[in-house]
Amino acid sequence: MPTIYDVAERAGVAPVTVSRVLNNSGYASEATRQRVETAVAELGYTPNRLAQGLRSKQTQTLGLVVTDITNPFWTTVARGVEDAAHLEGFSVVLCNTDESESKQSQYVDLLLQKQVDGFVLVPAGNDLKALLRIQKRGVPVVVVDRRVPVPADSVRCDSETGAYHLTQHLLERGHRRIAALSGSRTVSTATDRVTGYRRALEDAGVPVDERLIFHRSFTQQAGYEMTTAVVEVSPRPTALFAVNNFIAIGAIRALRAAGLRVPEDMALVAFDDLPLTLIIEPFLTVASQPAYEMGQRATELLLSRLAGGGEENPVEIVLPTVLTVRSSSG
Amino acid sequence: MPTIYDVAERAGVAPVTVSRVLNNSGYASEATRQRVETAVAELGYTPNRLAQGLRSKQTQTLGLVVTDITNPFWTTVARGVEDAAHLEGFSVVLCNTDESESKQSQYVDLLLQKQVDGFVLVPAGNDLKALLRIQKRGVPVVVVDRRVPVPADSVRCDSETGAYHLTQHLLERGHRRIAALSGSRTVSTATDRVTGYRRALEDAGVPVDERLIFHRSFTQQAGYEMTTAVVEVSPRPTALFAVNNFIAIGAIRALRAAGLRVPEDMALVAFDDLPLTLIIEPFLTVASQPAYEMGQRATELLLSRLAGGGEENPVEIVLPTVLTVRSSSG
DNA sequence: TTAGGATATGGAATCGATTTCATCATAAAC
DNA sequence: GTTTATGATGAAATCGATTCCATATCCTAA
Repeated sequence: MPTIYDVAERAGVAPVTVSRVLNNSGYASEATRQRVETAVAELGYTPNRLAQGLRSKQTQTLGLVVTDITNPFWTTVARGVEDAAHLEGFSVVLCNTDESESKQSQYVDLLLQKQVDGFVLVPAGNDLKALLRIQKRGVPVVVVDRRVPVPADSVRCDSETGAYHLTQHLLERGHRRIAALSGSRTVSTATDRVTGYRRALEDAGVPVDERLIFHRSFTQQAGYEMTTAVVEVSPRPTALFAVNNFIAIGAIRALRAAGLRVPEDMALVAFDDLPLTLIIEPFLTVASQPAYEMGQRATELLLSRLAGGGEENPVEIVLPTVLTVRSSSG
Repeated sequence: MPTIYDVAERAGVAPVTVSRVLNNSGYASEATRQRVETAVAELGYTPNRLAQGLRSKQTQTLGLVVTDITNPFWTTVARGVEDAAHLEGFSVVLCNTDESESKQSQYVDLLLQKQVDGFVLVPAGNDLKALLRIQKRGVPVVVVDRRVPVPADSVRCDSETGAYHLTQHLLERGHRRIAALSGSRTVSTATDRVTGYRRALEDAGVPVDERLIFHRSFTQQAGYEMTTAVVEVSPRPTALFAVNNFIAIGAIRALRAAGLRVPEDMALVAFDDLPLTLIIEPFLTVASQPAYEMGQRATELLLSRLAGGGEENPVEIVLPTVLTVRSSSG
């Protein structure tokens, strides 16, 4: 593999000149520029990014840590990150924690060792250690999707309001007994959405039945289990609020298994849409988050920090959700 | 950020000794070992992987290049790669080409510059240049999912036989006019599956109607378009064979739009299952590929090459598909 | 005419690890 | 009682780039 020295020798210049030509930094006459470029082409030279990064202390690489790469929501966020990063010449290393704190810890350490220039992080569970370690190292980080109790740049959606609207929508359709199927209590999106749900009920003067509020995890499996439990509650609720797409899918399957129709026997609303590429016929009433934009905005914020711009104080970007009414809510 | 020199100083030893302790290479007395470890802990030292990689010429990193990360099939392959790599202490950098040759070229170059130790590659389109560039650099690479006309380690499924079985299944149900909805002619999986389809028809003595064979791309959109076209063919076919999951989804949507029921008005079989986390009620008859295992096997093969093992000749691993009969085929 | 700036280029140090080679005990072998 | 492994450690070179500092033109403004 040819190095910058080989190119230099062939072009009859010093390595530093090759560097200057390739990076378009400093001066170089048209003649040397030419000679260097032909030498590069003839040798098939490619710079070694490890050496570059070691010396320049910049890797042009961002770390992206998400909690569930099998969920299209996160895939879409990742594309937003990827595209925004690409525009500025950055590449992205994607890591998946499966909501596990130990995996998160491992990956963050690895990315730190790889000297990524910044992080887009979805904090797993309620573990702040990884986030704090990044911040302590002085590496810029933008938190996505979730609130954290420490100062940090962040991009998320207004979960509470989105949940409020979904619940309100069900109330308007006459539902009074609405169950909430949520994720782990340690995740802010799970609790915020339940808070919005509660507030909507209270504002409507409908008493909150704690037996109808479930906390499990953001998975299809959990959705199935919670729904299996919910249909046993007496009197049975007439509507379900699933706080994410996977929980909703699990809920539908459980309802089918129980012989209940949506929405005739049980209305259903959910957070997070599913992409049209995966869905045959959209019928879920949802509060959808602008996943792509979330990734994009987070990355832009991160890159602006890397460019040294921005104020001192953490920036919090809160995007609105969009309510899409379909047949599942009756 | 503390370096190995800082640790060495604090522990009262030479940097090389710290390296030896940390990598468990060479000798080190229990006493120094102890001192180094406490120094590491006190300083919160983490090795710089760029420096390590630069010097040792090994990054413990694999490049994974896939064609469509929004397709759960590839997500699953990626998990297989990730897990297998992780077991051996390797990390994975995932890149998505969207079947674009220029993106593939860019990413492969980038990964080469980042000095990845090896590649798991799904060649985009019919562009071999990227693959050849990797091989020319002497970097081990395993091709996944597709056949290529150059010697290379590879892992894929027996597309032709899978397609044969699916078509045969439709024939057994009495269908005689079966359309094939395929991807790009430049991709071996697209053509192999059509070959299997043809062979099944011929073996059954059913004439092949070229108007019923479509080549577009592996997307939901293409599936929709091809199906819209297919229902106009006269006499209309009674069954469809979609060569991947996304085409199948597009087909179902197009059939609904045309007011046709599955399977009553049109039977449907497809390649590639969709994960249960995304599907409410599985009803597609499919030939499914062991996606996770494909990623895993490819990675194991790659890692064995990295370890210097294996014979000289390229290894080709061809896995069988599994036929799962559900309601969509009648 | 000369000081000073823009242009053009190179030498040497540096980034933070590992590798190679060398040194020196200490214990085992003849 | 010398020779020879084995254990333990370090000095210096090295990986392949960039950064910093120095040098030398050439041109222009004072």
